[in-house]
Amino acid sequence: MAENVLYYNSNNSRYYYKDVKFMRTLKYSRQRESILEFLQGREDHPTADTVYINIRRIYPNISLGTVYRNLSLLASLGEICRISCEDGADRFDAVTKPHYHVVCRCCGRVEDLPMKWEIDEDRRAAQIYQGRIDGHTTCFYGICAQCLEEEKNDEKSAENSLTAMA
Amino acid sequence: MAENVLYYNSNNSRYYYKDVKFMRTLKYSRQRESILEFLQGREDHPTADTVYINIRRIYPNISLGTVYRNLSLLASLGEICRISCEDGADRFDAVTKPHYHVVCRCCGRVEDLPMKWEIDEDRRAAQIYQGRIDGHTTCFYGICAQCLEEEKNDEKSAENSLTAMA
DNA sequence: TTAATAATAGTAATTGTTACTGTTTTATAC
DNA sequence: GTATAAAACAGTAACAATTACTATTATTAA
Repeated sequence: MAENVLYYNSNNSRYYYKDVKFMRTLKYSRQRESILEFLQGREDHPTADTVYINIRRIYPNISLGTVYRNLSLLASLGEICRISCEDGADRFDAVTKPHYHVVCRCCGRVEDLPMKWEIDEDRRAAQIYQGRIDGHTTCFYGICAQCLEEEKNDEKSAENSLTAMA
Repeated sequence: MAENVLYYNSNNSRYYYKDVKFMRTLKYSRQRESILEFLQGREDHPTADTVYINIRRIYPNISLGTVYRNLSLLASLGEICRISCEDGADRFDAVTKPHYHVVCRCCGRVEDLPMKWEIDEDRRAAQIYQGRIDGHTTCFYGICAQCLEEEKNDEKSAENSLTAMA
């Protein structure tokens, strides 16, 4: 399963030789580079739209299609990974080493959870699954610290207005 | 967090009293009942569209909106659960007790994995997370037995045609 | 039976994403 | 450098999954 081989050309701008499946040589693109760099500089996990809005500051007429195409390409190359949670849009993460995520049920924010990755799970699953297992994702759900805080404030102000009415 | 209280009325058709958040009493609906029953009789994890197509055999002019609305409602009541994986549509599962899923990267099928559920994960996560953790989902990815089989057959027939050409 | 309202069917609108088309960039061969 | 081939682009249209809207029907409690 040798998939995507990475080369550097003479200008040290990187390009890729894509796998047998599509039989094509990728060419460098400033937009793609910029998208990758943007993601690498982010701690959160932006959606395609957020990427779009931000890259437009550098390439004002980049199109949303280009953002989507490159995010998908980078993900299929393994340079970034795609996170699909239960809310709308997919999110993207430049940290490709497997790790845990926490999704806030309230605001939708996706945070990293710096917990030791349970490496054994795939092997455990493979033992009882007929097909082939090649990875897994684990997504925790809950309420983030900030939303908990706001919830508490809301309750307080509700109490206060009741008191005022009495 | 007492959320959704379940009652039975005099006709023994069930209805729900929904939580404080929306302040409304749910009424019985044959369509909703039927959707729930359909899901309970399925081993796989149908999409909204599959549910729609099947329920139409009982209620020929049920609308797709009704299916979506009730799937979301049932999920928020905890009667069913929603599975969002990296491919298109959400899937629904009447088995609400947490368990593992395997998604085939090839055909998109979602299977249950009868592996012992790691109950400790939430507690482990809660210890290092600032906010509140109330559950997690783990989704394995791979190639299902059937797709592996087809892949093998394809390779064989490719070899044969090469031999024939020589 | 009536009144109140939840739920419905049917349809339109929205959202996230992909596909298409003519033009521009990039890499390579001369 | 110039020419050629093909990848990538911008802009736009199409698509699929889902949600919102509206007038009508079904369900419940009084």
